[in-house]
Amino acid sequence: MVRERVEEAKGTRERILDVALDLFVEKGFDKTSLREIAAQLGFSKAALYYHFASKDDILLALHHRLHQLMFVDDGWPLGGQRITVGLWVTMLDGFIDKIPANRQLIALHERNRAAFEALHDKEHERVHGDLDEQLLAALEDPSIPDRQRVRMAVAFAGIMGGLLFSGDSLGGMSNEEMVDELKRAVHAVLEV
Amino acid sequence: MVRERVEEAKGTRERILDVALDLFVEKGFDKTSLREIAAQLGFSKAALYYHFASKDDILLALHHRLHQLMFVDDGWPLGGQRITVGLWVTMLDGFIDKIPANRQLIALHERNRAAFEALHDKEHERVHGDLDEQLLAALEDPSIPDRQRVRMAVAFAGIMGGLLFSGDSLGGMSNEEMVDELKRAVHAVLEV
DNA sequence: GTCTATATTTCGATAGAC
DNA sequence: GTCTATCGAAATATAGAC
Repeated sequence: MVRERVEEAKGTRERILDVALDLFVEKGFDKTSLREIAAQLGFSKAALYYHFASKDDILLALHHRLHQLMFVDDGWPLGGQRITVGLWVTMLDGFIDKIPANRQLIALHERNRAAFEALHDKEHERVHGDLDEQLLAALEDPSIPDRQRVRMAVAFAGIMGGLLFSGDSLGGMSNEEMVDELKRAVHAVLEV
Repeated sequence: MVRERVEEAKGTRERILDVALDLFVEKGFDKTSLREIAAQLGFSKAALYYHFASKDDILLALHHRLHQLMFVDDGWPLGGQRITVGLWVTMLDGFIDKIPANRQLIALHERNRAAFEALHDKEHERVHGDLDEQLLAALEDPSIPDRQRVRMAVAFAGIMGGLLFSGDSLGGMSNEEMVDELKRAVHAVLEV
């Protein structure tokens, strides 16, 4: 049936993305070759081009995963709504809940910022709003005092980047404790 | 005189590093070619090899700059001293003071984490202790409660990463205000 | 959908003159 | 210290068979 073929293709596509995600995090986007991705999947490099038009396209798809993670549900991207500190906290709390299941994706972004931005420059018509770009736009709202905007930036960067450190050294903590403490930290920064 | 030749060489070396720093931040380490660096300096690619043994060597020198920035003065790297939250705050406060004059260097690290780590893997004998590695070691001290270590990680990541956002959108703030507010945020996270 | 083989390009690095 | 010229390696991407 057509249905089966479609799902099989989709499955392979997702498998490629999973492998690419692991390698991009471990070695970095630029130092990971398509040959390596293909080898780990058990087929040849050329086969990747049946599923993705280019290497950038693979990163773009992973970008999309992260984008979905941040901007779906949770009331984002705030269709026209003006940002407030309260909304910011709500958004970050929602995001923190998703962290344990999506560490790799966040690590990808943290460790390959330059590659993501180059992608954005090149394919600006497809990447309509980069992650950082949308958050920056929210932080540019002049109706919020500068000092509060600094706090909002620190809070966001703290949970994104703090994860890289905590991943290895805090294995003793459960996900629930981690999530809970990240929220407390965010609330402390934003004085809620 | 020999003195003059030496200083001239040193000056060129530093100029190369300055240009490389700008390009590595803007385009990313991997997507910046030696040809571009040389072109911007007004001489040929091969000339770079008189001053640096390899492209990695240039990044290594910039790594050294960052290393100096973080671990000189300020009582680091804590020769054997056990880390405490109080010491952590002191260290971060000292670091925050240096931020305005060294934004590019921090941005380099934030935007090219993967490249830095690859460097570390390859030249482990020369990069005796990577930035993140030393900080991670401090955060692994089991005598500090897990929750407090999360806070310490968030505080550090917050000031490193928050800078990337604040750079563009908070041009209205003076460096003094920025430094002051970053310190307040750090203190809030660490409940000092 | 996956393969082999190859085209094309770009880059890091070296050799040797000046 | 800087140049021109070139090497060699690796990577992305394509062509065409199966």
